[in-house]
Amino acid sequence: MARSTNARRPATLASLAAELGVSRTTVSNAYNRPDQLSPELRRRVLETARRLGYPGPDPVARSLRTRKAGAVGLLLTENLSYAFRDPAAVGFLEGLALACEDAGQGLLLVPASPEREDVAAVHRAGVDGFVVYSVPDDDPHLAAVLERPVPTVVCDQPELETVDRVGIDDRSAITGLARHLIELGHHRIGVVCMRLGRDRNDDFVTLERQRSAHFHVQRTRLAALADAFAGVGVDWATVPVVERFDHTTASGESAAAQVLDRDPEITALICTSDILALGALTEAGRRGLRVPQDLTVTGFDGIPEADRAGLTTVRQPVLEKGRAAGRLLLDNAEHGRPRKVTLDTELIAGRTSGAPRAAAQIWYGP
Amino acid sequence: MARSTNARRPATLASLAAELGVSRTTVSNAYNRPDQLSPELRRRVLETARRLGYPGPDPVARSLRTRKAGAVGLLLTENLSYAFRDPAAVGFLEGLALACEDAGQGLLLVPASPEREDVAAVHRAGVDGFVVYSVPDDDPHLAAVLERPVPTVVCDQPELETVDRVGIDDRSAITGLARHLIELGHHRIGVVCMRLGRDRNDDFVTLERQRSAHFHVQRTRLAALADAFAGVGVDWATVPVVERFDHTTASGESAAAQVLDRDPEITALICTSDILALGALTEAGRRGLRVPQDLTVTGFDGIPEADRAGLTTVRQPVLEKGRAAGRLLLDNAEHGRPRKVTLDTELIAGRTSGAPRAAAQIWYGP
DNA sequence: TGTAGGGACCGTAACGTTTCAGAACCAGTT
DNA sequence: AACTGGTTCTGAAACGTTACGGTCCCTACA
Repeated sequence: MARSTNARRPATLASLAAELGVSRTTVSNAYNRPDQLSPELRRRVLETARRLGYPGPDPVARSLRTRKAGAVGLLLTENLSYAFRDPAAVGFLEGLALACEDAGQGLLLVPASPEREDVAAVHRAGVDGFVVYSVPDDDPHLAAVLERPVPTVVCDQPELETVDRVGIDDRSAITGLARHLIELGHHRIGVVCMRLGRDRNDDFVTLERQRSAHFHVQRTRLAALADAFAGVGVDWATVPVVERFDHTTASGESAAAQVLDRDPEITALICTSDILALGALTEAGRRGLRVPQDLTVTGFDGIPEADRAGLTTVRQPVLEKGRAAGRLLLDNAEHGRPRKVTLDTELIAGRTSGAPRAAAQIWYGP
Repeated sequence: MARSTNARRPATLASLAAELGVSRTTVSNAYNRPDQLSPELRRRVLETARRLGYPGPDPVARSLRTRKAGAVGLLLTENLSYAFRDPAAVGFLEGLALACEDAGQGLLLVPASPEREDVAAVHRAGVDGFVVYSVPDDDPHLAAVLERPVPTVVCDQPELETVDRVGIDDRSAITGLARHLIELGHHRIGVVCMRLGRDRNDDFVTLERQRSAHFHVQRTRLAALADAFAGVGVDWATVPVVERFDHTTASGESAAAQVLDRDPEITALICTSDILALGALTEAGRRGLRVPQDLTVTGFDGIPEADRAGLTTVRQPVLEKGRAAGRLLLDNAEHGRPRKVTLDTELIAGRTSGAPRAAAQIWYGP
């Protein structure tokens, strides 16, 4: 008797059942399987619930019992703001969120801060699976995810043995771009790339660092560029490659400046993202360089801003990438373990690429 | 004996303890309170865990016991894509995500699809609190959130009795904008606003619909505009107000066209968001209207694109709004129930507002 | 009148963890 | 020899739910 009145503790399924004089199962059924009990009793259960302030079955307890969390975890790159500032990342997020919504699943952004090596957040995440987007391959959070016994899809990541993967063919995509520039006659080039590891190196990149880059996408693109230009006789070791930790247009500006200071004779500046390329365009303008007459600038991603600027770039279907990742994860099909989805890319020859200026072309002489 | 070998069931804290011949508590402590057991035993526990493939304490079971989910739920407007296409919404999201990350909390996007009246998703969300961003005040999802016994913060929402609120002073913000236009001499105006309810009405808006709009922000802004212009003798009933369900620049274009078709004599077009205003600028250009000589166009939000376009608008600190919402929710302070945070806004007088063309000004004649 | 069938409800056993109050032990102090 | 204080570990009780395999009773049909 002290029980019912004294009950300042929040109502529970059991207390409701006790109050009603029915079993817990019946109360549970009132919420989850209305067809399992008479409408009249159900009405009484729901009404009593309202009266006692019972808010319905506890989601966590339900998850424990059913072994379903109803959510997908998203682990993304170290800097959270990056993800929301880069239109390509936002597009990915949108696609993933749409796929989750279609499946009625939540999307949990896992707080994987870079400073705090807080792998615990990965352990704490109550999710049925993970999507890992563009993290360095030596990230401890990634390792923690792989230890969790849930399905995982990685994006823009090297192939892992145990998990599904979605991405593009970075090598062929950027090779197409390189070929475009080579056909235009460029052979003296510079490169601006995103960060290659978890350490900050806002400077030139050694060949060794290029080779051992921990961001798969950047590593692949640089290697493919090196191969492509080596194929036409360019000594890659002489090509200035500059790295930027922060992924902003300001970084693109300063990186372009650094490359142009090192070698003012370059005729083309290849950037591994549109954001960086847009910054490079600004820097070119600041120096009075006409694009593309004096300098060709290219990007990568195909974000709307790039389109508006007429940037020569490689378009990748970012939204589709997110959606594919979500679908892959949520597809209950008995999948023959590691599935791969590779999406198509498209070379966009914009207004920022053209033949190199005459002086440089002479090199190829008559 | 059949037990240990036959155990194809995944390892659990209990099975680990049994294997080691220690209590569950000790295994638990090995993970959560390393100081509570000898280093040697801890090492043995962890090693055995690895050997048995025990992935560490189950997050859901832990949540059930500790009554902490370690995540915040975000309920946002009906169309998910909207949230990722509108820079203002993305900014909010970024701020919120940052606040969550600071607190080591996850951020769960609740799949509240508009079609499916799937309130169940709200019930299923294992979170310690909710942030509700810009949903109509009659949204069933909002009602479901309010029934959950967890703290909640609403954004851009009318004040609710039981929950915290963060937002701006929409009335005074847009009144400042109206005053700016009035001072310039505008009295014949048109308005383009975002959707006012859950139903689609891509058309003119009756006074009644304006009054009963379910989106608090839009309702407030329209009412404030009406008051401001009524104050200088404008009969608000004659002011064309056009609504658009989709929040895109294309909507802005067509809405502007609709207003200008109805009344080509207007000298100013007030849009309740920058996205709509940017579309309106496009439409104005298409009609050969010079801005601001022939037509003044204003927006709201202060997104980067608006800045680039020199749009006259009201800047609101979207990132701060998200961050404030997160902080409010995660602040464990014993808060005297409903707390309010109202952020400052700033009128940005850009290049898209100016004095009305001569013909219209005559109305004020000497 | 016996019985098959089905609707309505129930009891018990998990689900895997953390928490709390102690027990056991050991070394050092009085 | 009794006490103190600390470290290390334990046992049992939650946390709130759903799954499983029933039981019971009522109706309809042969």
